[in-house]
Amino acid sequence: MRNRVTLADVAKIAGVNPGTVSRSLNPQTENQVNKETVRKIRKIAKELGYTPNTVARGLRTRKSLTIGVVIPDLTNPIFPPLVRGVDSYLLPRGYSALIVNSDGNVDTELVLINSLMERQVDGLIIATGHGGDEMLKDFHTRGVYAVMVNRESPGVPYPTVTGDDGAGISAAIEHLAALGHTEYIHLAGPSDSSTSKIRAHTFTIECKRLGLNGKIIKTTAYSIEAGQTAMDKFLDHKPSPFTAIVAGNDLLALGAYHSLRTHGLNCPDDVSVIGFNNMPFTNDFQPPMTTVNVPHFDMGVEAARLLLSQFEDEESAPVKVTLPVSLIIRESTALKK
Amino acid sequence: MRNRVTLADVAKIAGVNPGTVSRSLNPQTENQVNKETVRKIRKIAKELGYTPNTVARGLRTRKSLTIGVVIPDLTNPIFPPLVRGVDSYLLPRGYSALIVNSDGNVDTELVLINSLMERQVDGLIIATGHGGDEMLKDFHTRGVYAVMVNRESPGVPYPTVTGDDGAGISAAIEHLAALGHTEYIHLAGPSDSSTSKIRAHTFTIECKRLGLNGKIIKTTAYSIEAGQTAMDKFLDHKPSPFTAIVAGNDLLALGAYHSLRTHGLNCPDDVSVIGFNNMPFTNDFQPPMTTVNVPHFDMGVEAARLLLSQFEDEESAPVKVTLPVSLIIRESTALKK
DNA sequence: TTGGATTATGCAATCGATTGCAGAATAGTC
DNA sequence: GACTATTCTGCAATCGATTGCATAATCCAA
Repeated sequence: MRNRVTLADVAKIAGVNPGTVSRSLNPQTENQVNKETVRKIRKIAKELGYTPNTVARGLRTRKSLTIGVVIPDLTNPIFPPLVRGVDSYLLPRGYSALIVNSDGNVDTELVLINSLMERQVDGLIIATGHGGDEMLKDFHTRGVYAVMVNRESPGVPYPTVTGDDGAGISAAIEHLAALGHTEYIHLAGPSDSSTSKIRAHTFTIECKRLGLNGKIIKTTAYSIEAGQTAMDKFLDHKPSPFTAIVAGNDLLALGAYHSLRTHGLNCPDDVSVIGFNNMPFTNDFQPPMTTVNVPHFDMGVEAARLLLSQFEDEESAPVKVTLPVSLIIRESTALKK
Repeated sequence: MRNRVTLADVAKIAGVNPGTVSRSLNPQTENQVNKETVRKIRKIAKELGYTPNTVARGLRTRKSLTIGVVIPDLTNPIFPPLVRGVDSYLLPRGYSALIVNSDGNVDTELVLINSLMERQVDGLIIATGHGGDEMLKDFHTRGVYAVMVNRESPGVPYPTVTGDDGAGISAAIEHLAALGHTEYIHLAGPSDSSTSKIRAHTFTIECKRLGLNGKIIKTTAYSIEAGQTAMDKFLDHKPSPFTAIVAGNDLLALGAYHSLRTHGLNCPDDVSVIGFNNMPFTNDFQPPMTTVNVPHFDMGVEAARLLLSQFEDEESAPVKVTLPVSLIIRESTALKK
């Protein structure tokens, strides 16, 4: 990282002022400079291997061309596609994404966001589902640009991108109902997450609407272990019979797989299970998992798009974008026996 | 991102020079300033909500406290743990990681690395397995700090962190041999990747050593599809019988699962399969996959550590760190019938 | 009390690029 | 040929923090 060529170096060789070099190299301003001069400077810059110093430029222009992306945990397989979606929109536009993992902790999230702001990110994409609404309102009044993904926060005046959680749960229940199931369990994600709330809420509504028996089991996290633990605890209590599980996400569904297995129950013969997200590998589980596909890549793209559009239209309304989801029927659901 | 408080703002309120504020706030230099003054300035800075501008600081100090991490594809499940390992070492030390995906394309990789350097990253962690050795030598002579992860490049004078590929393949073959298998297939990853070469090479050596029949099938990528396609093509050709597959990684092994299934072969009854990496969810496949565990998180940590250590000892030898791997025996391997 | 050391702070340059302003050079018009 | 308009380039300030150097202030010892 030593001996880098600077604008001044190019200027000296070309025998012109650094300002002229700057203008020549910037497509926006090159028309202010004589065509011949531009050609010469471009040539010299290339020969010298000049590359702009983004840091210095950012200081002057007050733009870092960097976006902070806040997610709970990169090892949750729904986030890599989302991040790549973000990237796919940002990169061609000269932006980079700085990714941080909050591990579901509101305090670390605040620390991380502050460090992102010290790094002068131009905006934030926030994909952590939990709390921190006050913090976000505060950011908004301070003029911080942001977009929320995969979370709803009614009070927060930022654009939001989500999958259609309600429609997903409805489709899941309708599918199970068509198979003849009447006794349902909803393995709900942690209740501080907005997606958990919506999914659980829709579950209740739909059960009522279709005249089904629905029971909600709460978990402590969106993880295999949390799903298994909650389900174990439930099954150990000799519950009233049920034949269908609608899980808050695929990891919880997978936890349910494990629990059912250790309790001698077969999926789908004894119990049908539906996941949520259609994360990678759900098709390779045993049995292949029926789940709700959520377009995480597209959500990332959309979030990035909404964020960058804020930079242009100063006063943009806090749009809500809901992307369509679809039920992927595989082999974890079957006719009620 | 507006109206940020600057050093000068704090200085004005405190009635001192910006330099004094800078020195007061930096633990390294605060002893140059009167204790009482430090206390006062610290207090005012806190009241005003001053946060340093990392960009400006980076311009002056020529350190961005940012590390570029180059991986093939974040959606390959081995990389999130690696990235988190990197992060876990960097974050407490004030560094951030800027992650880019090359998608296995050497040209995009070059473009991305250049953009990382324009952003003045202090160093690179490179986890892409393929080619580009000339580029890397060039970087080295230009004084770019870097560490290679998950790839061996004998000619490249950078520290390297890898799993013990050879030992992993040996353990896999010994396990299969102990189960009575004598006819082997190695589903090898793309041959421009260094890990592919080592794994394939060890496979050949070990087969010879143990008097086994080994055949290598090449694939075009480390993906489920590539594994399935290669295996399909092979099986369609009515090959000489075999009972064991050692796959180049878990994704290829999963591709083999699919192919075997569509060809009416059962794993493990007809064919035993071993993967490589022990990526997330391998335990939930059908059958649960026997595979070689590779400590990706630790590899990330180690890579970050080696990189930062270069910043201190100016002339560090290109260390090679090999982390131990272990065979995880599950249900995709069985006694030869 | 004086001189030398020490401490504390200010001054100003610097990092590398951008950009408003001004002035020089050239072109264009009547 | 004089005058305005246009084009081109240089100058210098600026972004925000850091840091070598200088100087003022204080201290201590003889």
